[in-house]
Amino acid sequence: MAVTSQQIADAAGVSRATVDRALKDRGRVRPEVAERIKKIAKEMGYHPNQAARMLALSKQHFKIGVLLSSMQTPFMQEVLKGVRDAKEEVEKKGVIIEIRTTYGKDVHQTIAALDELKQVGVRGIALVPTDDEKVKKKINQLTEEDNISVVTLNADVSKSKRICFVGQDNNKAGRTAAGLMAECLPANSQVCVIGGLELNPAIPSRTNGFIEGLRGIRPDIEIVDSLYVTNENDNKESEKIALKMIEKYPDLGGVYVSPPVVLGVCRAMRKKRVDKKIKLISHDLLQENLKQLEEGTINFLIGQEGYMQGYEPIMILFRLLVEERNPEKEFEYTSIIIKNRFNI
Amino acid sequence: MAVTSQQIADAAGVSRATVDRALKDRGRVRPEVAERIKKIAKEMGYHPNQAARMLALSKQHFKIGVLLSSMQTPFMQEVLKGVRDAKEEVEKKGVIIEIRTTYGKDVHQTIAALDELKQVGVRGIALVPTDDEKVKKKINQLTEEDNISVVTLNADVSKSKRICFVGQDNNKAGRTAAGLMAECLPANSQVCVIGGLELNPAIPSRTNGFIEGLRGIRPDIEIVDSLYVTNENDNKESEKIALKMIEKYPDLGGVYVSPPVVLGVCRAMRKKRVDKKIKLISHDLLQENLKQLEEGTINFLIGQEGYMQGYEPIMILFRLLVEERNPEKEFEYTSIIIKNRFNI
DNA sequence: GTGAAAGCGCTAACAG
DNA sequence: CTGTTAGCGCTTTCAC
Repeated sequence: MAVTSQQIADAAGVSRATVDRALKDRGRVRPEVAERIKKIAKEMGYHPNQAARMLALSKQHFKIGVLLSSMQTPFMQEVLKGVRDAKEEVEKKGVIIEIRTTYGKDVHQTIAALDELKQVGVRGIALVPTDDEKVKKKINQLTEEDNISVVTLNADVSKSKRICFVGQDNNKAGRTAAGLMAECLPANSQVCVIGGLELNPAIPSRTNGFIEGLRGIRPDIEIVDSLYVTNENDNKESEKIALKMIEKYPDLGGVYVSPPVVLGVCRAMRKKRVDKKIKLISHDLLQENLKQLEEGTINFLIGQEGYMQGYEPIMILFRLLVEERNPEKEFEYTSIIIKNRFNI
Repeated sequence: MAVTSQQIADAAGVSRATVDRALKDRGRVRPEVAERIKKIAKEMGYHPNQAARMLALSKQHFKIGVLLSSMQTPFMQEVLKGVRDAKEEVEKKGVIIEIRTTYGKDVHQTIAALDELKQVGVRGIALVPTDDEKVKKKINQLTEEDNISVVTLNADVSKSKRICFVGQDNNKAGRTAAGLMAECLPANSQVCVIGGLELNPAIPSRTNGFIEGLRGIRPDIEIVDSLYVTNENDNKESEKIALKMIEKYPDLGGVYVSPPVVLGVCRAMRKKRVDKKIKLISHDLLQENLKQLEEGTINFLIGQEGYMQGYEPIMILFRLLVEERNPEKEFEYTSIIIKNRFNI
């Protein structure tokens, strides 16, 4: 049987209430007594029984808010799964999770949703932010004025007062792609980079990581072109661009493509019958992308753990608010997953 | 606020005790009443508060045993970390974890340890088994006679009555290695396979997966040789064998090596200055292996999630014994991790 | 078959 | 400053 607060109380010759106050530094205990209690608790290896704690605290109905954006994307659906599982897990312990979502990304909607979450009385918020000055201000205000802890997930807000960030190191993800490309290609190969518009700040970081990484380990490989697609959701356009690229660079060995436009590139490569010849590397483990991976048009996909990015922030806030345990790190980087056709 | 058993009781016009008996099928309730209670509970969306449940059950002191072997290996240390974290997590909820370890692998020690765990009164056991007839018998006996649930981890015992297995699909891991090799090599390359003694049943599965996978997607690649090292822990021997291999096959493009002997192969390749030319793929994310990966001698490492293999079995047993939730699948395959030098 | 009641370990409100 | 007390929601005797 684990040691209980009553045993500590008996050993110290005080009451359970005093033990509780001493251990939680809630004051109203003579300092020397508090010290003695802490010492005894440590010696006896006291750890409060979480079940009992949760039960006693259950009238306090903690609320945690979650704000997700770009819900139309399958990646966010994956994040949502993690959120739902975390919700189920903490709700059994009496914590309420309020989920808000927006279809796309919009600063005003984001701020309005944050205000609403504050209104319903959340003590912590996990959100997918836009890296915007107004959003940053709002986060700082929530943190400082309203005493609401904020965790960013998937994307970070630079220099804001959020307590921690859960997501991928995008530069490192790009470098990982470069490492794969480097293994695939023979000496003096040519490589192209195809990106979407840079609305998503993750993309340039990845692309930079890719280019830096490739230059670093394979200076013989020439990055012959960086192409941009103006409409990210238009695979027709990316297909056209890829077709031109294939014609222009008949000796092309590899292509690194931003996720939103990769399917058009796949189509172009199959049409030109170079899908088995040109190495294609991209990001995001979407169903459509995985299909291309299985068929061999895409050679490698780099993934991030969407599920974890939904699950972990809630648990971090739960531990912080309910168990009073601070997050271990400011940056909780999720691992960079490499998929080929076999380890799907 | 979540709905409580009292609310169900009120709605059904019975007492909490009756609700409990009805919902848990403990009998001693008129069937029609039980039906009504279940219906109401479902309608009202009743989920028992876990904290309260744990607290009420806390006198029952559940005990779960863990038996780990080959503790000298860094992989098992990783598994142990997962075990320790799970232990900490469930002990806060009043469950006691008994850990036993053996240095190497030995059937008699394993069985003795299982008996001891039974003696101390565990209700479930998670173990790293040897796939041996005696061990199988013992597992079946524990399951059927002693009503102790068994989960195998890392390695499975074929056709035993363990409730589930947590670990890697070794054949798939070998195929994944084949997929990587296939991307790395130009047409008509030569490949060698170097294995240790087949004491560890994981190795042949992986090797088979590798060979099958490679033949399937790259029939042009010739597997010129399969070499075996007689002493698995002797990197001198594997170095010698690798040196000979390099001389014998001057055009060798890739080598697939079993983990325990990979370091000797690395040394041989550096000595012969072919470490950047021959693609080397192996398994296990050990510190020494990762170093070779960073330096570029090893091109890819396939890893398995040791931490999860320690953590998950305990949680499965916890859910089964305490929360009465059966495991979701019989085979809980951990994911196959691909590492290059960048996503370490 | 059913209900009343005790109690799991902890926290917080209230008394001293 | 410190102790007493009343639950939190559930399970489990023990009476009826």
